[in-house]
Amino acid sequence: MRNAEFDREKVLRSAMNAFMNKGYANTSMQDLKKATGLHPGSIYCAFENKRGLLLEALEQYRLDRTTEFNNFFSTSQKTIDNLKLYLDNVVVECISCDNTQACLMTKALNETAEQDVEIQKIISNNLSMLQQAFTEKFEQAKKENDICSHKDCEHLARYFLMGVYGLRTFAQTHPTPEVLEQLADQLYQDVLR
Amino acid sequence: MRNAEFDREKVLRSAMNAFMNKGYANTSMQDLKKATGLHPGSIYCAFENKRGLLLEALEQYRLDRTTEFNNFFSTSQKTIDNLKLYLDNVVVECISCDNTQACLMTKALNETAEQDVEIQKIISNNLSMLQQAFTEKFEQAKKENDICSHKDCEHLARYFLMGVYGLRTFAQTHPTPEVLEQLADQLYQDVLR
DNA sequence: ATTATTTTTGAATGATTGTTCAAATAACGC
DNA sequence: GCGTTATTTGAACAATCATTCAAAAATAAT
Repeated sequence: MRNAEFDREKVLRSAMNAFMNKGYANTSMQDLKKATGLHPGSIYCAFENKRGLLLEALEQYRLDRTTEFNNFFSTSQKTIDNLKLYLDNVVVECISCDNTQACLMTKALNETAEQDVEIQKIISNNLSMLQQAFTEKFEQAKKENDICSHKDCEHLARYFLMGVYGLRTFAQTHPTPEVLEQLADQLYQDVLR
Repeated sequence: MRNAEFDREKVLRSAMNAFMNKGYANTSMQDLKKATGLHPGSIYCAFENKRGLLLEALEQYRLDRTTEFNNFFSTSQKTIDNLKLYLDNVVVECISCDNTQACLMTKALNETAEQDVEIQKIISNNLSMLQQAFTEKFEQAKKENDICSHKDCEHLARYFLMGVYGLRTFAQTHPTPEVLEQLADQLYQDVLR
């Protein structure tokens, strides 16, 4: 027997960066070889094929984002303040020049929609889980009496996420940071109201 | 001399449909041949290359969307009601199974971002023009005393568009029509408030 | 009708694609 | 330390890609 030499998480993060930079279809195996340091054969041995690598990269992305999410809400601050911190961070990511400005989920969803139904379902499920996580945070914020709105928290979470999606797309037109901050601020206010 | 036999607009609309269905990178010349009915040589004679076809398809898409936009506001109704009609139509498009559920602009922007700066600029400009058109409509609606908000109309237009982008992305996770309508309704209310 | 110019056709091009494979290498269980 | 099993390597694979091209066809101008 023999174990793989490479660090699987590192490879997956390299792959997801490559996919985010060039898109799935436009990322060649040569690109992936350069990004991951793995020879083609190793990639096929470990992930079956290019699509398998995307699938596992998507799962790693979900795990990483979940960890990040939990970190945002692990502080002792009020839930509603952590929601604001999360949103502000989205803006910071959008402004940054690296590829955190994109979201692998929405990017892959946009690209493969209608083409690969299985991937579409996986991403939809992942985004649903994120939505559910936000729903719980909104419920908590409501218990803390920081939300005036009488709308149910599931709707608030959906609206919040819709705003985040929109913000990310809007950011790709390269507006000024101030404009993005202004949009995020209004989204925050509208959700709480 | 000799004029081209094909209807240029028809070809461009076929091409944009192909690009919307499969994405730019994943649409092969064979796909384009099948979609447009043009042989490879003709495409290169008329549009220089695949990228040139995308560029012109993007411009045709902009023209078509501008016409559609103007139709929405050509009725004698109040501007604010036409804005609602526009938004409702976005929802209808999102629900539909054809490819009007996607927007060629945002789809191509997502796919080619950071890869092709020129295309990115063209799309950004196109979306800016749409934003400007919405700004004017919001100014008109304000004159008609239908907008309580004291925020400037440029901001309202940006927020509105952000919502539309978000709605389109959210729709790709296949929520129920009711959820989409609910989101659109709140967006409409939040913009007016 | 003839010429000049352009488009159409579709096969051919070379490059690149994702994938496979056999040999070499390494490490675990015994 | 030996045998087994898995991974690594990188060249080779067929398929597909965007693009080119020369011949044929067609129009507009003369």
